[in-house]
Amino acid sequence: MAHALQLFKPIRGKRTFEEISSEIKRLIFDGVLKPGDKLPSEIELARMFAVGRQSVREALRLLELSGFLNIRRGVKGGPVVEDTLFNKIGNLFLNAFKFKKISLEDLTKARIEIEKSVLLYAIENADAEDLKSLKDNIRKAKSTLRKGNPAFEENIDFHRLLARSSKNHVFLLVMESILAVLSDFTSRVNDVGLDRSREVTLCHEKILRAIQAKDREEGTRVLEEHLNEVRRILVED
Amino acid sequence: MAHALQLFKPIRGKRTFEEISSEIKRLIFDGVLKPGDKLPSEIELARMFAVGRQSVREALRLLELSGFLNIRRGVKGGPVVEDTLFNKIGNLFLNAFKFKKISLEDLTKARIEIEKSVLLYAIENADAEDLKSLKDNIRKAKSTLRKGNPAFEENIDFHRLLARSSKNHVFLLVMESILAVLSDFTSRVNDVGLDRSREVTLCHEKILRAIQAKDREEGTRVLEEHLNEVRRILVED
DNA sequence: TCACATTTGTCCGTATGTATC
DNA sequence: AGATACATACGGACAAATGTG
Repeated sequence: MAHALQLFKPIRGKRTFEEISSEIKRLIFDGVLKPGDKLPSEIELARMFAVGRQSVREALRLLELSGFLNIRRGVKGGPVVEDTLFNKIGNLFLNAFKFKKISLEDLTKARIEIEKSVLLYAIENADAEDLKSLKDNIRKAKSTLRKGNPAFEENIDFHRLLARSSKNHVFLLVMESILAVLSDFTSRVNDVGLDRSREVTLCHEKILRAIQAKDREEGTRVLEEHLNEVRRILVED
Repeated sequence: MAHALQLFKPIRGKRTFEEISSEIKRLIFDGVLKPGDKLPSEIELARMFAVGRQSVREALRLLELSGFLNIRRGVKGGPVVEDTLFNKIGNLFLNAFKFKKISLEDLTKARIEIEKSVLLYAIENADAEDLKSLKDNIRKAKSTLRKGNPAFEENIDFHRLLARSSKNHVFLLVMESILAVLSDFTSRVNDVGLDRSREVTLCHEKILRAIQAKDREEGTRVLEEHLNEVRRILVED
């Protein structure tokens, strides 16, 4: 019987701004509005929906935070359809972490398991372009290191590229969320770490070689060792 | 050099409602405000922050959508700190799916890999209470089936309980997101499916037995078979 | 460089809906 | 049933930002 409940109308009537938000979202889902498209100004939207400007603004807030559009101020500004969904999900994930809903222990453990799967998919599906991106990443990291700076951004980006190589958007999304937390970490503890960044980069290089050689065993071994090392570093701080 | 950028102030001055939102969020992170606590009314908040009510309202919109509080209307109503983070992340994940950012193919493939890890952790960490919940779930599903109804809700809930048994909140969160999509699916195609729900319930029973016996091989085998079956069913529709 | 137009950002006053006592 | 306290919503006004000529 429970599943039949879905047939009835929602008991609690939606608020005005929620209806406006849903309506605009529907247009985006249906492809009527596409990334890059500019929406009418708040005043015009209010006229079109026959509501006050406040309701329109609150609807836009929801869509903005959900990752469907950006809002620019000034002339030629206004709401623009823009896809930042993965980014926003990463933000919420980071919130959950800060809210103590997720421990560093849980994060790193789950990461090891998930990233092993990602690696296997990457070995299977990475194309020439992916390999080039990964190689470029390592080259840039080494260049940064030679200048005497830790290559934190490049190190994090390596895992993003790895997820992209898996050709699976769920993996990419989960990885994006995990990296949002790690970025937050490294952005705060940014002294010391040159040596560690160097070690990390070397590990990444080994992983890349395993992908090129399609060596699952070696790849998994190095990755697991690498992530356990990262885990130890993080827990120390 | 890139990492040093984080030291500077944000270039773009935050908007008023964003600052208010951050401030309240900070109080929640720091534990000053806890779930169940009631915040002052909009009017009072506006007075306290020395801003207009509209700014407060938009700040509350952000916090509401982010899963930090609920807002109740009427006397004795107002903003109440309430943790619905996982729920909201699931919603955004569902959005990403509807927005065609994620294919059913990607979802089911990733799910198989992730849930295999979840199962191994569950076998390791499930306590007596978890086993009881899982058993109850299957009993309830069977009861529903005997009444001639498909046990969709119970079937989905089984996987939630499985993730809970893993004792890892990241797994739980990822599972919650995946199930949000599946719930949306089954809520729309709710005719036919009694036989399938019966098969699914039997599979769940086998998985539970494998957990009780701590049999990793058998558990992984049944789970993989089960999820592949689910995948076939979903892709058919 | 400067003035102008457009659009978001913000505040205020007021009215209505809604839930609790 | 009526009073109360709150969110919800409308309209008008001005400030701030920003692209354009």
